[in-house]
Amino acid sequence: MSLSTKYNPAETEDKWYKYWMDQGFFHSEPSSDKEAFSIVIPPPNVTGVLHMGHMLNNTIQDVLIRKARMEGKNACWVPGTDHASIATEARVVAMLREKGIKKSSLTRDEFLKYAWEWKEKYGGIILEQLKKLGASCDWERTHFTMDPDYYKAVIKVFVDLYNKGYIYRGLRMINWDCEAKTALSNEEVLYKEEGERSVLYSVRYKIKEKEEWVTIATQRPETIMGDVAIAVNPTDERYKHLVGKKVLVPFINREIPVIADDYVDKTFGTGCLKVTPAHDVNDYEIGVRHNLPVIDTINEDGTLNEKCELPKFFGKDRFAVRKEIVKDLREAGHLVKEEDFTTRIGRSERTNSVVEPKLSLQWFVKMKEISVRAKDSVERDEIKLHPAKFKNTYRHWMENVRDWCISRQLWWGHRIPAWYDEAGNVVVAETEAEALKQYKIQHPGSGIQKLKQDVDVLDTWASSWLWPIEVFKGFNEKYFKDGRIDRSQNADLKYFYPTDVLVTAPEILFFWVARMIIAGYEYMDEKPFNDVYLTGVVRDKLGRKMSKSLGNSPDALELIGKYGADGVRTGMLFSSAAGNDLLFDEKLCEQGRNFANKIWNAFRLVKGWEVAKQPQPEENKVAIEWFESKLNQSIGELEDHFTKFRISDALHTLYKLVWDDFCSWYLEIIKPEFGKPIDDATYQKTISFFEAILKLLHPFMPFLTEELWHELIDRKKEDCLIIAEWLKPKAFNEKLIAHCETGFEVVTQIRNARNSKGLSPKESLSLSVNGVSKEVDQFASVIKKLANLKSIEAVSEKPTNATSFLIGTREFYIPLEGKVDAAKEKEDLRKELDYNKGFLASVMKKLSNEKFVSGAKPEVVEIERKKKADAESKIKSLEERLTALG
RNA sequence: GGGUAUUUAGCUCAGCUGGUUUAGAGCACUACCUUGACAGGGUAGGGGUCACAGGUUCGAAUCCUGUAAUACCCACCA
Repeated sequence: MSLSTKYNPAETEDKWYKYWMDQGFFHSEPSSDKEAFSIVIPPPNVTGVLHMGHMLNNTIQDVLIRKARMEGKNACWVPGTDHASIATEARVVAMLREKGIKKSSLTRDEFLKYAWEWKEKYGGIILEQLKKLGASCDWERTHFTMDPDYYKAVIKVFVDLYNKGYIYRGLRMINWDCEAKTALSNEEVLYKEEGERSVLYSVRYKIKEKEEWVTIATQRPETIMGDVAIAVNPTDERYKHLVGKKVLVPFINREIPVIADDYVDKTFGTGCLKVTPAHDVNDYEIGVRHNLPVIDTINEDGTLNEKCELPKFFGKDRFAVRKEIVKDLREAGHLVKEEDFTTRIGRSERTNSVVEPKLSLQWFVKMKEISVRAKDSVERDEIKLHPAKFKNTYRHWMENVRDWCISRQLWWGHRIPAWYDEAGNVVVAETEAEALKQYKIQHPGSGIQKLKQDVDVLDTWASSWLWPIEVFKGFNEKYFKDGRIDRSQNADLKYFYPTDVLVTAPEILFFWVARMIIAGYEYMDEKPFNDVYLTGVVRDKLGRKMSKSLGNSPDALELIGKYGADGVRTGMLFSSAAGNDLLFDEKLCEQGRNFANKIWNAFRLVKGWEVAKQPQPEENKVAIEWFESKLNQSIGELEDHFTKFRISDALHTLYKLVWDDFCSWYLEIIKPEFGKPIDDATYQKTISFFEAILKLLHPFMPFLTEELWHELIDRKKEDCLIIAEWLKPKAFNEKLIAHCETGFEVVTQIRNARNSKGLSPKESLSLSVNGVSKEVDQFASVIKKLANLKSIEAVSEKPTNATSFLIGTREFYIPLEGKVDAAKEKEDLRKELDYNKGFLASVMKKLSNEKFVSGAKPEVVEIERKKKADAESKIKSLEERLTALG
């Protein structure tokens, strides 16, 4: 057969993916005879496209799921997508804007119709891209967080938490766009990096009780009519005497107290802060701490209202008022100082107007009580984080957990199931009819027939935190009763929950992972997963985060086209220890592709041999015995890496096994002379080694390995590698491996000698050893073949006219009549001598230290003594050889 | 500002409970080789006072303290 010298991924990838799908290898149903192994995918944004982060993340999941499948487990990887309210809504809004349609000109229903159209059009793209990567997801179980059932589940949970008393309404500062008259999410507020120029005004307020003034600094003098206190730092000696006194607000002369609060920075401005809870987030929090009233002086459109008490400002824009009031303050002698100042001002992404902090009623989840078990389970390692360093981060967050604001001022998402009457009385219920029913019970005789539903939607995480439960339909009314899920009737949940591993990015440890754990304990009475593998962030090679605006994110599908899915997968895993950022460089993919090609060519070599019934050469027997041991040693290492989720290390182990041990040593030993056949016994063994390697590599490189699995020997097509049996580590001969390594070292030294003497590998040499060496004896045939030797003989006399090397304490000589450069030889020997003398000195330093000899463990001292003896004997031998050279 | 990490070869990183030759790998680099699997290859080689300063110890890349840089998360300056 004639095979290309290069592996061509394009020919195999689609073919095998389709075949695996057709055979239903990815699908799994609960079964009684198999152990379950399940993973739920971190659902990517429904309208997203595959980026490098997804590639890394999903490759790791696929490696884990494929290995489990081969281990005979019932492997279930549930895929799906997230509605991602903010991101998706922003994209739909942008799309409409391009068409010249403003969101504000649409009704909610009209907007949602566009959004759903958008979702239908782009929603499946990312999942199709995952298939190109080789992801072996159970596609029959694909979910979307706004599927009808999922939607219902989210609503049910809201109602349930409300009824349990975990959900409440509270005031919160939101970002308000006065021009668009709409709330903005944090993501829609932009800050100029260099800040904006502004003026810091120092304004004095009169103390009521005496003829003394207190001066505060503010950027927003137009808000002073909303002041409810003056705050100073409790440790500030300058103002201690004023705490508890009353101060008069300029112009309106309202009395406000002077209070002490740690928040105040003594060194900023005058050290006095005016407290305006309605118009500043921090002031609001101070207000809460000190039980201060809230005076909201600004309307939705940014004009001042009657609460500011000064009729000349009613209905005037806040910036116009600022100008006027500065003038008034100056004239009245209140303005002490004006200075230029650079500050961060938030502007609306939509209108570029200055964002106004505005208090509004939002929905919150009380976190303290509901998160206790989630905190403890990670603390006690019931859920293990990999790498474990994230435990600290997790603990810190859970101990300082804040209540979770779950309402968002958007339309795309799960609409909050709260219903209001005209007076603002609220009922929470799954449906309007149910809400009305409850309302009538709570307000008998009101006669009201129509309630208005809350306009906001829920935070995206308030739906995705149910993901590991709801992908198995846990919140269906059949199982979800009285605030708990009874899984005894739900076969999927009973079998697949808790899932085995969650693979995700550390930046969403709190947003998502922690909350899934909370939901798991609250609704399933059990953790949602056993292990959490936190990947790193994929960055470019300069260490910058990959982003669209920087344009430094390579096109994932292009990469797959260029290097093959297997090449990209292994390339990414080569340098991605858990929790470490991955500095992505296309070179990694190149390395992955080269690896695939190396395996392909090893296959070409083996496949090209003619096989004959003939005696098995001695070196082949040795090679087989050695590789068998090496293989089993590697399987053991591999297993160890997997149990510790060191996926990158696992790949390195295989890379070495294949490239160095199998290709560079094993195949080179058994390779028959050109044109000659290989003996049957060796060939059969080689095929079985190759099969073992393909199995071990399959989770990492599914396409190439499946292809070769079928090419290597004739087998039925349905007899696929993807479902072949995984290898268990077996005992191996450690001594043999060590001895063989010594043999390889002899080969290396001979090659080295050839290199430095300029001898062709084709020129046959002789080797002399002083004394008998078991290792050399055992591997004589191997050494002869690999180093191209005529003979190996034991001698007692040191040969002259020879170059020499030392392995352990044994001397080797290669007689080279007339080719020895004595000066060069001496120089080399001297270098080695220096090294060994230095080494001996370092050992002696330890051994001559009495405290070491008496203090260290006996084994350690023994090792040092052995080192000393070895070094001494080496030095002796080197010196002798130097003398011999004259 | 609070928290959590990181700092080892030109680059990316291993080095797990302190001792296992005077610190390893991959990539990059250098020299040589190459018509019989693979130049996307082979053989060999050079390259590091383990960020800095102290301390603990018979012994520190490894443990402790401090300093300096960097990254991420949280909170954000009137």
